[in-house]
Amino acid sequence: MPNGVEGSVYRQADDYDRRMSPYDPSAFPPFAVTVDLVVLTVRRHALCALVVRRGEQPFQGRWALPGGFVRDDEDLAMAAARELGEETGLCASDPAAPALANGAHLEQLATYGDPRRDPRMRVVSVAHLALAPDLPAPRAGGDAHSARWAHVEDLLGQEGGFGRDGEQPAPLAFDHARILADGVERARSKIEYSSLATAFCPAEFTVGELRRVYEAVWGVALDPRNFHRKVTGTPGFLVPAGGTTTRQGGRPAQLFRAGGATLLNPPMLRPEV
Amino acid sequence: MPNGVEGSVYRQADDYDRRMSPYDPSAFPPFAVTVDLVVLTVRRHALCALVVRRGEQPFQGRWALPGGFVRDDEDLAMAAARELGEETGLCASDPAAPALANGAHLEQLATYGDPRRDPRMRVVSVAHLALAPDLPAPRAGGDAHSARWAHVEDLLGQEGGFGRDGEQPAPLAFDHARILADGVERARSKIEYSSLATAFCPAEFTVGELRRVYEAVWGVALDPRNFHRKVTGTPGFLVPAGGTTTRQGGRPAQLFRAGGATLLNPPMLRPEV
DNA sequence: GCAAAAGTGTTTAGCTTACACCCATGA
DNA sequence: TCATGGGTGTAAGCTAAACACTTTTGC
Repeated sequence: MPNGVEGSVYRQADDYDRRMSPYDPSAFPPFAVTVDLVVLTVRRHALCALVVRRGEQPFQGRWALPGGFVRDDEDLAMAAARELGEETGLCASDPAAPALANGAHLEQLATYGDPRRDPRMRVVSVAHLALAPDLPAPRAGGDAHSARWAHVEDLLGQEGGFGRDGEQPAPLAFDHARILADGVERARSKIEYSSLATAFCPAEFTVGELRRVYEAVWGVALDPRNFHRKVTGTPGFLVPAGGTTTRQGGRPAQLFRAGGATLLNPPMLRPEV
Repeated sequence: MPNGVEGSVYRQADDYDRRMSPYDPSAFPPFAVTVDLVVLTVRRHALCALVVRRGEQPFQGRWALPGGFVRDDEDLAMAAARELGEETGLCASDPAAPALANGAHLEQLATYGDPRRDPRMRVVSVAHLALAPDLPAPRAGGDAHSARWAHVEDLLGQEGGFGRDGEQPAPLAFDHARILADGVERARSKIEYSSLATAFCPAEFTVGELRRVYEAVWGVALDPRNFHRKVTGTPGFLVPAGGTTTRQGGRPAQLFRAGGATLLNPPMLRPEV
């Protein structure tokens, strides 16, 4: 194959050669790399995200997504798992695997690197998406700090609902509204074809509880009969846990755990909006 | 809502406060940020990726994905579009939009930041995925440099086919095999539910040519009759371009352009392997 | 008993699949 | 004429949507 010879000069050598110096800080632009977290949960039939209040300029007093710098010796997934543990108490059993304790889920979302996204310096943020069951309160029992679960529709100022509880929410700091919107869209589309919705549920849950997760994330009403047939008819999706519960009222419902199947085929179809 | 008070101390202040200093290089670990490109095309019924030969240590002489440093004043998408233009001559009409000239496609793929992925220093690479029609040759007409289209199955050393043309390919440099595998999987899954496969085709193409793209990307054979009905029956997916061609032999085939519809619903089902 | 939620059965419509068959061109 | 790929028709089987209906609890 005529692909040039060993000693040829590469067009991109200008770029790659800079990588060659063992460590020459003047040879490349200095970046700070952070991880930001979109932590979603379902509380009382509403999709909520974890936000923290900023104590410093810029955007002082505004809500932001939790996050922090990537440390010198850690991988991006490790940094995200560490931040998640610090904020929620969810412990990462294996920082490399997507599964966390409590059946929670953590995955990389996207990276945001606009030169002006942080007015102070060049910051590239690797956003991650975490899905968690309904946790009692942000960092409950630990030291108090200004973190809360906020309704996603309030934070994004869309979908009709804003001004809940009489509070008119200010826009999120930095480009965090965009990041949150991307994370919500990722979650909404991914529960269509995967078993990810179970990450919003406790270890044992009923079919109705799982259906209410879908309804909260998608903001639609689903037919309980067809939903039941769909999820119980997909092999490996749900496995019976043995007991029943009446915590939702009505007739006792079977308890299930998430099965081993992670891909849902054929997918659960999201109704047209 | 009891969300703490204005002057409270935040648990993550330790992380966020460092962002507050206007520019203090000692306050955060120094990173280099690069973009690496997975550029895919379909040539002679095979999925191919663009690779360049490394001229320096480490991995000297090995093939790698094209890429380079993000400059101080450019966005991640701009950097990726610039690198793509330098490598292929595909000009980005709008660096922010995913669509490029020639109907090519560029999107962010994922970010790779293992502390030991580059032995010289801490490099975080924001990988991008580009899909392009069959280009004549890498940077043809420009200055010669060691770049080529390689069969994806050879680069990944899987799927049975290796040793093509008598050449036993060495593994890609760095973690680029992993990045390439992720990009290929993204492309394979995304053409299921989007019109992205048209990015592999020239501006005007026949239904059979589009089908051969699917067959090359998925590595399967599709029923020509059902495929034809599927793509021509989806409103907005294909629009007739007016003429016909016999460049594939046989009966003249209608020419189409990519329609405005970007989402394919219901999706094109990938056959079981 | 009544409300509420869990489940089951049934019908209809749409879609995929598999494959028989015809069409239009180049050699 | 024949090979080649383009394009249409059709019947079987699966799935989802819609909804009537029964079951089992708490109050």
